[in-house]
Amino acid sequence: MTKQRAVILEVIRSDMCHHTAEEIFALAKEQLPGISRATVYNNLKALEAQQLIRRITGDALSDRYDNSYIPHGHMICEDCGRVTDFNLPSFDKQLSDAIGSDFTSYELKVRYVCGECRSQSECARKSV
Amino acid sequence: MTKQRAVILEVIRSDMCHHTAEEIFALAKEQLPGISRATVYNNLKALEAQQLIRRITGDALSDRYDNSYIPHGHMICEDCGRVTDFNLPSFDKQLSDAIGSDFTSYELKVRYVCGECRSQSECARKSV
DNA sequence: AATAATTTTAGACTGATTCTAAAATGACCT
DNA sequence: AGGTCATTTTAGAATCAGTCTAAAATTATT
Repeated sequence: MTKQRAVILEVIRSDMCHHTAEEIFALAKEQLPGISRATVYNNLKALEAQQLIRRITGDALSDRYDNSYIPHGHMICEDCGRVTDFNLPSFDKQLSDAIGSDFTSYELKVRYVCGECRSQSECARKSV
Repeated sequence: MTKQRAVILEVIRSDMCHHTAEEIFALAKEQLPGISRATVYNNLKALEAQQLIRRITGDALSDRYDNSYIPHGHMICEDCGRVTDFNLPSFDKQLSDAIGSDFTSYELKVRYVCGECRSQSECARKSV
């Protein structure tokens, strides 16, 4: 575990946000000003291979990273873009029944409008 | 509805494959040799806005397009990359219960190994 | 310390998608 | 049928996320 990798993992674990590689790069840079973009990408890949983080692909331009490897749902607000985790009870069993075999992992994204955005018209774009 | 758009829609509807924009471009070109890549992208966007097709984003490099706008699950074989549709009974209700409000749409991708790939070691990469 | 293996770095490269500006088409009015 | 206006198409340039490369730095091994 190089110090670069440790910093990247710490950045991802430091809050519940689902950061993009670019954001992680910027945050890691605060601690290691010399860090390179390629290092961030390399380590994100390595960390996912070690099952320490999970990549979330989306309709947004860039992928995001989740600090948990365990599959779960993501609610994405169409107005402010914020990503929130959620879980469906006994979803794994339901899935394997439906597809007729075991599966490796899943990705579930639900687009909706969050409570905050429903109540107020303007909503600071925090995460898209 | 321009003839370009009609051809693009026809290409997407002509089979159950989930084509990439590049594939759609190539197929549309067979009918309209002069068609431009930008036209394909413009129309894919327009067709999705009209809810005639649905874009599927994935971990693969390029997005794919589904000839149905209605949300449903996609099973993606990790070996051969083929994408297959599937449905979960009463999933909509389950989802809105879990997230506590109505939603706009969802995307559900399950990574697994398809029967064909499980039984034979080699599997022609048909779709990735 | 000497060697080998791994990681990091900076910047070039790639590939998907978007943008741009000019030309073509189509819709509407008279 | 002709004239305007809006929309669409086209070709190619531009952008942007992510990958690759080769040299320098670090770490591990003898």
